[in-house]
Amino acid sequence: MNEGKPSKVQRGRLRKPATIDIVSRLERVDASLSPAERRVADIVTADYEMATRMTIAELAARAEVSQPTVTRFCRTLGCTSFSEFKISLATTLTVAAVYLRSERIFDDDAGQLAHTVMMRAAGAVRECLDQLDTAALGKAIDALAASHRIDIYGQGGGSAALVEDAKLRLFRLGLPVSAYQDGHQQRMSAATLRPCDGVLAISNSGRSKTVVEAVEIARSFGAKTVAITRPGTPLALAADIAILVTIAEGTDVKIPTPSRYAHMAVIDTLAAGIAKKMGDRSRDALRRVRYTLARIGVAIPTPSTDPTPLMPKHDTEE
Amino acid sequence: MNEGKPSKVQRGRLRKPATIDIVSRLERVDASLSPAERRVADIVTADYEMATRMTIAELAARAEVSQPTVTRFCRTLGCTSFSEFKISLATTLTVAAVYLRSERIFDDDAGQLAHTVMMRAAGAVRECLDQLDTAALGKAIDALAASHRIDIYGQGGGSAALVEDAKLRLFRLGLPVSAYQDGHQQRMSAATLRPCDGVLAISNSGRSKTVVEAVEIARSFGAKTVAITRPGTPLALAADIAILVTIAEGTDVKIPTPSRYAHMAVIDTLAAGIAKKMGDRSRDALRRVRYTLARIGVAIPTPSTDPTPLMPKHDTEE
DNA sequence: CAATACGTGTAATTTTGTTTCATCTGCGGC
DNA sequence: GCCGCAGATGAAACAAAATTACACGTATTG
Repeated sequence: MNEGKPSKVQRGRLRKPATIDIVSRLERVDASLSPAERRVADIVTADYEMATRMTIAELAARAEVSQPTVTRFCRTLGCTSFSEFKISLATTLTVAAVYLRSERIFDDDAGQLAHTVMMRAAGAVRECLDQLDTAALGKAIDALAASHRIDIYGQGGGSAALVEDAKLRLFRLGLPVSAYQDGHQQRMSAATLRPCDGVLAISNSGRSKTVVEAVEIARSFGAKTVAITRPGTPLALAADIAILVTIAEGTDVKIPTPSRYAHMAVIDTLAAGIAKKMGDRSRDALRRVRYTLARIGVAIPTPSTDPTPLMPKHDTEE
Repeated sequence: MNEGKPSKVQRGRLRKPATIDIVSRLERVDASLSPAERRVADIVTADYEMATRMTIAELAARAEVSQPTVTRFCRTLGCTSFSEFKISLATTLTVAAVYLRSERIFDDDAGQLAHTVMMRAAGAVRECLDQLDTAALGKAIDALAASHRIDIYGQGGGSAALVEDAKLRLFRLGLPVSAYQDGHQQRMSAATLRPCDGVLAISNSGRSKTVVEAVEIARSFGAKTVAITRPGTPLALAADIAILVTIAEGTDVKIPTPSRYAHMAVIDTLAAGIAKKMGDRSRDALRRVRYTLARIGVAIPTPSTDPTPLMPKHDTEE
């Protein structure tokens, strides 16, 4: 890099790194790595901490590959240079340490199980974050925040709870929101939507026929449709705005799928984004919900100070 | 995990850096910095994120000092080299970001928001895992797996989705399970329980009066009661087996609370544990659920091979 | 069996960071 | 007021590190 003159305006680079979470990216591309790159990956995964302190020469020596291979490895991971890789790794590492380091070694069955289940849950959220299309997310927030009325569609057992949760999240902000898990109701409701309305469709498989149809109907009436689903699925194609999430499912049917955590995280993000967008309007709604609940005798624990100490505390908001 | 020649011993250096938190160290030595070093510090503090991406030349140019000055600056901070400084900065930066940024983030874009929300979600799960009492968990699994009938209690918006989810998880295993969010129904159902039955009560605050009462009633009739809640709460004291989870709530009401993720993770672990305990019995139930759904025309995507290709795929299990 | 694509290493080159040393500035003593 | 010392700073040489260019070998395909 040429140097000197302070007049020299800053270079085009220095952009934000493409990726936030190198570790999950590493896991994701693992299969497509060449043998030599895999060796590098092995050394890195063996001790992330140390990897951040190594020079390219050291890393290459340990992996018994050439230095260019290390550079290529970094490129494969989406970094433009080895140093960017190191920084990204250091960054991720500390975040990851928040869960990875919780290596309390469990020697009992329940502990092992908990470890597996929870790591997968945390991993799902991480993966989700890593692959998240923030542009789509932003558009979805805008669309839903601007909607006069919002319908939420989902089908099947796993979605039921999610749809319910999503409804509550938006409802709390004062948005007129309805949730439907029944196919007929979905289609009926979709047919009553207008261009100023919005739809949030949730389906991991993206193949729920009724949901896809309802989205198509809603769209034909001009409503803005947002979908949380896998890429390339009918639902992803049907919606105006698709927030794509791919979470690897485990092979053990006994362990509940972790994709729910990712979806919930997306929903929470949407809710937070909408709340931000709406500003005072949503704050007001939140306040009113609290007030009203307090009047009917259900006090809500508030993070800061509780303005409604009318009755002994019960919980309403968990 | 280490690779290649086992004989190859690692080099003596590559030590962990003594410092943990560069940022506070920077603040501490701030007074003793020379003018030129102060300028470097200013640039660094102005944008830590960017500082980690800059080369020594860029940083020097911005601070309008020479490159050696930057190196000296790093030494003053206790780092042996500029690169170590960058890594340390990246490390502390993220740690700080996870906690600091999570409180006041609303002046940023969707990506930031997602980062905050999802990191907190993943963090909640990890925190949960860290503090998990596996003995209690094991006992809960045993108790519920042995139950002839299971009631699930929860109250309030946030719990609704969780209770619903928990019901599904256990239901899928072939357990006779009912979920109640209504106080009266909870107490009524609790009064019909018998010693061979079980209760799963979910409440973050642990103060829901109806849930606590229902648990007490169930217990008086000899049913085994399991609670997922905070330590020291009425519910924790009322239940036979308390699975205690303490998740710090954020101060920003606009961000949905992350404790839900932790609770969901506990529920998933319970479900997985019960499934394992029940062995073939649950496998059989899972298989039957699938089969029946297939017969009525709702195919379920299976992780491995789908044994039910009767109809075009819709989703039921997400 | 040739042609091509791919993975990989070697060596040259460029970039980046560190050390050495000279200069400058301010300050106190003579 | 001048001298000289101590500390701060930068220029330039030097060393280290990373990237590019290129070539070679191996697998794969028409």
